[in-house]
Amino acid sequence: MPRAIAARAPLSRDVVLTAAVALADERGLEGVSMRHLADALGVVPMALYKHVGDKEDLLDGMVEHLLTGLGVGGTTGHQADRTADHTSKPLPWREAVTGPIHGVRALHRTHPWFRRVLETRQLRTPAVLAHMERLTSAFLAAGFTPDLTHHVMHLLGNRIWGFSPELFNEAGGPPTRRSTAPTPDPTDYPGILAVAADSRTRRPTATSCDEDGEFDFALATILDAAERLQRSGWSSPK
Amino acid sequence: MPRAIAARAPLSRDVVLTAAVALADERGLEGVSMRHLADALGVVPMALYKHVGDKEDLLDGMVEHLLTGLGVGGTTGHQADRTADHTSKPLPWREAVTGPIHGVRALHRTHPWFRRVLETRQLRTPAVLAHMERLTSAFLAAGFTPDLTHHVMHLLGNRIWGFSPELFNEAGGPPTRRSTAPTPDPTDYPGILAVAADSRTRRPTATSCDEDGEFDFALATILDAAERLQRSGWSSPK
DNA sequence: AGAGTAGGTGTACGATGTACACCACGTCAA
DNA sequence: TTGACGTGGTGTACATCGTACACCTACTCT
Repeated sequence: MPRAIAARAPLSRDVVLTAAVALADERGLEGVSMRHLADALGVVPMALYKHVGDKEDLLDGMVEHLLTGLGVGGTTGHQADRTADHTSKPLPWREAVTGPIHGVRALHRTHPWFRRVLETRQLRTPAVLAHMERLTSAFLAAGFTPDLTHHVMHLLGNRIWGFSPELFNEAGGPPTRRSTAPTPDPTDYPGILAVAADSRTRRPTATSCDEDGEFDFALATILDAAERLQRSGWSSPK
Repeated sequence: MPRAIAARAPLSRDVVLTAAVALADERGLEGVSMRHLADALGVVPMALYKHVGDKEDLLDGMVEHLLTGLGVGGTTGHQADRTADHTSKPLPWREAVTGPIHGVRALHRTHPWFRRVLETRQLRTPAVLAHMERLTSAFLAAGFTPDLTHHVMHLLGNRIWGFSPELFNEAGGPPTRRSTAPTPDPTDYPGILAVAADSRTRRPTATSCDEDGEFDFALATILDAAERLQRSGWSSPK
């Protein structure tokens, strides 16, 4: 019984979305049900439907909410760009590209659920398009042809979305699920073991990959490659 | 009432997983509920729990099922590798890398739901590790240091999983949802428009991006970059 | 004063995952 | 032959989910 706690301030789409993001942050994405969200707002579940169309629209809204919050200059304090081959100092267009990319990536650090929601969204919302526009126009302004720009956007792929898959260091807690899968035998994977061993000698104290470092390396390498294609006057075959 | 249709063959984990994959293929991922799956098998929902631990385990199993089916040589008929800069012919190690990658990518073409399931899985199952091992050992065998191999795996990122995000050409059907989002104004995105226009002149008949082409281009470019790093004796800083 | 609207309520329904108790059968030891 | 047991399918039951629908209140505008 959501007792109206002394004239609660009225809801709005923005209030709902903010609460939903907070709820997802502390309880995980599964914790975001219309009922829990309504509870958190001191309101009955159906009240939410006056502000969001349905749950899909709520999730859309959460994405939009975070991306919009990025806006101009949401990239402060992030690691500077650097080329991977250390042969030249960063050009200004690279900052124009890495800025928005690091901005979105920061969202992933703050909101671990963000990735999974993004994956299920139709992505042609204004905030998403604005993000793409920032990147696209940065390449065009740097002298990339539209053709090459197009290809480079594909090349950047999920880098645009600010994460590389957490394949290498899962939160490998104790298996709570009644999984039928056998625990794999490490000796079946000598290559992986060799890489892991090498990685351990290189960073003895670390318990997982240097995700930020790997991300920046990948981004820089890809941008280096893009730059090389541009300078060589690349255009698509046929 | 699932009438035992004249001594139905007994279930097994494999039968269940195969049916689940088929169900997902024709009804989409949302259509895969324990009840629907049981129906499709002519069985009561709870019967499934003798073969899969729970729904999470079912989804794990579906991924494992498909990846295992790839096994050795699941890569026939796919486009040959080619370098993006056309300066050298493909080396054998590149086929060893692109083979498994194209194999997984083929799964995405066949099973559109595969991507979304992958995103929600814990990825350290045997089939997943086997896939990674194939790639890792191919790099090591090609003379990449473990250090560089590690970084290149991160660099490949989702390319390992055989897709780049379908950001550019959604199945943009009529909006069935009661979305609150405003339809964006195209003129707000001149860069995107310029790229799209150029793309149209280049492939006038196409209604969407050449996804396979873009994927192959991105993969080749990344592998070119990796090769360059390897030849230059790259090792991680510090 | 009366109509309209924006926003919150209450009830109700169908779908989902799955716990739990049950039972039919085969195999095997006694 | 008997009886115990494990394997696999059944039936019922429950909590939780998204949300349709009818309602009620309070405020604004004519």
